[in-house]
Amino acid sequence: MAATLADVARRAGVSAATVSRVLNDNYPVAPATRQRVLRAVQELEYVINGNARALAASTSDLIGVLVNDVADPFFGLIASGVQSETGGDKLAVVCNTTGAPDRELNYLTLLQRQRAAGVVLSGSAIEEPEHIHAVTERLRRLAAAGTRIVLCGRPPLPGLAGGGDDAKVATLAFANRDGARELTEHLLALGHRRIGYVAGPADRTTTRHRLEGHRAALAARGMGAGSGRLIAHCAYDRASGRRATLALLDAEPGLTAIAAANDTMALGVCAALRERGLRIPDDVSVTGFDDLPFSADAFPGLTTVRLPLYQAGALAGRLLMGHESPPPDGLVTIPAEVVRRDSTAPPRRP
Amino acid sequence: MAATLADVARRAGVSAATVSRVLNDNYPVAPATRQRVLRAVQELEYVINGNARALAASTSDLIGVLVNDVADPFFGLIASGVQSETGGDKLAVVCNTTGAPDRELNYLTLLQRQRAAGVVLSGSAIEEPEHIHAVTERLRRLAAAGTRIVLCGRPPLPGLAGGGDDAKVATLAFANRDGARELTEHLLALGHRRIGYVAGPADRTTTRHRLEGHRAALAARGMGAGSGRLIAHCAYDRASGRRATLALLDAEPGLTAIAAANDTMALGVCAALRERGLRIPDDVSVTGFDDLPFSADAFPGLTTVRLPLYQAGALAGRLLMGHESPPPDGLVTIPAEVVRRDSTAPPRRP
DNA sequence: CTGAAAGCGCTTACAG
DNA sequence: CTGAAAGCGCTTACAG
Repeated sequence: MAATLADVARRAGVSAATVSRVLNDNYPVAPATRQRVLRAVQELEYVINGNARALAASTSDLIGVLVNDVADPFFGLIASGVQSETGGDKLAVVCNTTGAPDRELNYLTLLQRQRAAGVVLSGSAIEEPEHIHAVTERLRRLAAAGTRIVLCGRPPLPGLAGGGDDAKVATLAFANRDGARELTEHLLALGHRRIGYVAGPADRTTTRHRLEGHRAALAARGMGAGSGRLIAHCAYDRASGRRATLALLDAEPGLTAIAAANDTMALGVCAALRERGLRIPDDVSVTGFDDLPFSADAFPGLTTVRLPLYQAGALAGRLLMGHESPPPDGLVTIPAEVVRRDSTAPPRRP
Repeated sequence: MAATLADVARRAGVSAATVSRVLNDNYPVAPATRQRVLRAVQELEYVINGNARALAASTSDLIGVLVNDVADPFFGLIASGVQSETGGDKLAVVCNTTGAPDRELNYLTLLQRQRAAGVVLSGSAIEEPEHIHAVTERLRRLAAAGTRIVLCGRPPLPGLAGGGDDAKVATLAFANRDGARELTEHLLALGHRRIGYVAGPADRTTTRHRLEGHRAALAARGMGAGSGRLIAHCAYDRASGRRATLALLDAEPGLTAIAAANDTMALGVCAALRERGLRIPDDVSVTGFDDLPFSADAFPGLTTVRLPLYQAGALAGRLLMGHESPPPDGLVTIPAEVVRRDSTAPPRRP
């Protein structure tokens, strides 16, 4: 079996306490003694037992990162950012919830079991009162147990303390509403008046905020949000975006632009348009959201809204590690910026 | 502070042993007693301390997944597959090594500290004798401590036991060589004779195997691997693929096809060709490798080699959980399949 | 600068 | 079916 600290102590001819002090380097130890301990550690190939340490010291080396989909670069970038700031001595646990409420709760419980040092919940939150309540409760308990919490890309949870010197909860809210508004303003400025919108699932915060931004831009021009026929809700993936677009085109053949709620869906939008023999942007302009790496390589290059996902993740990491303090109210807004590429152009003359 | 098992026992009027038995459901307990315990757990919002449990039972809830880049869908798909099979009660720790040898070793140590139940090392391995030795040593120790190990997408490590009934190490090798050979055969069958190759970093197993496959196809036609000028080594990312292509075009203006060692680089190849005013596939054919989701949406759709990454990850997960046994020799080959899309066509007549 | 000892919160033979 | 007690492998006051 693996060597224990007691084995090391015996071999080095010192007490367990001394070995512990050398290992943690948190107390003066005579240089010669230290050398002997270090040699014994080498010889025995000793690796400290993290569980025993965590139990005795009531600390933890774990950081949890909840994501809706690890295979989606949106979350990969956030997770990568978190890990860039926590990598050295903490283990970042990336938990794949697939967006399912019960898996989200289950992971929070597992993380609480491990007494995680920190947890970041990333991406869209589910707007279902019962679930919000359950999540808030879990997070309250985690925070009470000393776990730092960062909400990254979702709105603050009312009822959870945020900010303050001993704040356990911080929120990094993405400027989804502003980004979406500016993007639709861009389409309007180009001259588009009949704009279809492929929205995400109706019960997610991100879906709602982006849609609100879109509507705000229309309203500012005195345009109604359009009849319901101009808006299609569906899952945040390519296949759904494609299907939604086909339906939209059937309902409203006169569309000159389609805005998708994220880049992945936008690829599906483009695919559907090509199937119908429509050229982008000559016949129909298309926009996405997020500016994921592949968007610059899509054809034509996708006009979208850039969100600094990696940087947001890194900030979340620093907050968790206590390397940076959240503002007094615990709320940071991550800015969004329109990126114009070749998928948008003025509509053709009728 | 959080309630402990002793608190629950006191409240339920039973011993700690009984509470433990109810919680783990591994021993008969009278129904009435069980109910009282469960109620006490509810009332105290008790969550078991995973560290204490792991220490006492010498078990672990952690599974480590080492990846070169979480934000790359190649690894995201593998990680996602692993989690699909381990999600319920195990926590999958996705560790981002950025391909750096020291980070790889550091994470292995952290996982050993936590006495991880299993570890999967995914993607390309570094072919540097000293590093291979160090990794083999770490894995040997992990295996000796009871940790199951799966190498996913890299070749077996000589010196590490694989297979057998109590096997701790299994290898899922990707058919990189065969896939690359078939892909180049496809280009040759189309009539291409001057084919550029954008390879990955020279010191990785995946790079070498794919390049060997490419060369084997050429050799079978009696063609030399071409002068060194037809091959460019660079990092596995888009920007590098673009730069390498520009260099290749300068050195060999007569190229009619360029094969990239992965899809991400292939996007860079396409970008470079467009910059030079060359059409795909009319002027130059392009191929990738991996068939990541975006490849079907690239323009033109990318001819590539499909690797069932998610399924490979899922298999790795089942192996780790002991839900499936590896073959006697511990080695599974994951097949690769050429996917023809629109980025390849016969070369134009000169 | 170092050690003996208690304690972290569980599990698990052992005994009944 | 249930409990008392030892033990898992560390850390940390406390004493010297």
